[in-house]
Amino acid sequence: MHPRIIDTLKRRQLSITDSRKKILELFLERKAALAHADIEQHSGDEFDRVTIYRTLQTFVEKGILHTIPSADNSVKYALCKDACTEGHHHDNHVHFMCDACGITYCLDHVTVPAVQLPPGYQVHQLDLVASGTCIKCQ
Amino acid sequence: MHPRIIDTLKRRQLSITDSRKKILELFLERKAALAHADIEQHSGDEFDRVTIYRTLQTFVEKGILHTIPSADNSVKYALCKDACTEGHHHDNHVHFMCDACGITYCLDHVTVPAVQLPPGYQVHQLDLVASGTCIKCQ
DNA sequence: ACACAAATGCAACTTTGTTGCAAAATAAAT
DNA sequence: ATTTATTTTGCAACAAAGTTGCATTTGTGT
Ligand SMILES: [Mn+2]
Ligand SMILES: [Mn+2]
Ligand SMILES: [Zn+2]
Ligand SMILES: [Zn+2]
Repeated sequence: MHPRIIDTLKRRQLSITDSRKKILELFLERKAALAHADIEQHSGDEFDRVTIYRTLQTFVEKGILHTIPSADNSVKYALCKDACTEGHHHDNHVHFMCDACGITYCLDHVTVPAVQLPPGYQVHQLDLVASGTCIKCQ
Repeated sequence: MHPRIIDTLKRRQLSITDSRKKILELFLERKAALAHADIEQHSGDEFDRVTIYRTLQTFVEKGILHTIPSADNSVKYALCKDACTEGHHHDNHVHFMCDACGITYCLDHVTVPAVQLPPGYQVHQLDLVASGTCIKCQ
């Protein structure tokens, strides 16, 4: 088991359960974003569908995962950096979705540029999603 | 009926049907983006749910509507500019979702800034979605 | 007015997401 | 280490969202 798992859960005062450990491990070993359906597939019938929904929701609330918007009605989830805490996310990096292999990457080192909006719009969050062909699919 | 409706459909060689006229009119009179559910509500039981799905899909394919990504599993649709044609969208503007009123706006005059991605990533599309408080909800 | 092609409505179905509650697992207290 | 309290899980039942095939209707071109 990945050494960060217990620590990550404890720091958020979450009980250490099998499903949480396993789902967190999935995210730690794959580097890419995962959708609910991906997790359901990779965990077989180890947990109930409902447990996966609730675990993802908890992880987002506690700052362990962040969501990635998409135009195809399939929200993906990816690991946050340590800076994120309960209710305070700082995932201001660009995301990349590959049209060929379907993988979604967090480009942690590419920050979202500031944009000048018309006066009167107060921005709380900026999401920039790029799509195209990833480095493996060229 | 809005004067642009017939023209818009004919230019894409689409048959002029009641549902297409009505759905297109909805988008033309409201300036904001609409989700499938919004259209279903505003059209009562005038058309079948399936017809709305198929109409939206056709409109996206033909360059009449574009989709707007979101992090809450609810795809919204908005009118394209005339530049968009079948299979070739040019909707490179910023979108704004208001947390208060829920309205999603196309900021047609705010273009998405270029970003420098790591080498090997070939970008086909860039989507920038801002969220916060809109001008009416301040 | 007619023939052909395209779009619609309906039904049946699949997939996705939600909720309440009893049972099981985890954490805290003794 | 046991017991108690709290939290999480699985199940069932449900609601919402999206898909597909096919007969009927509507629209288009002659
Ligand atoms: Mn990310
Ligand atoms: Mn737009
Ligand atoms: Zn790829
Ligand atoms: Zn608003």
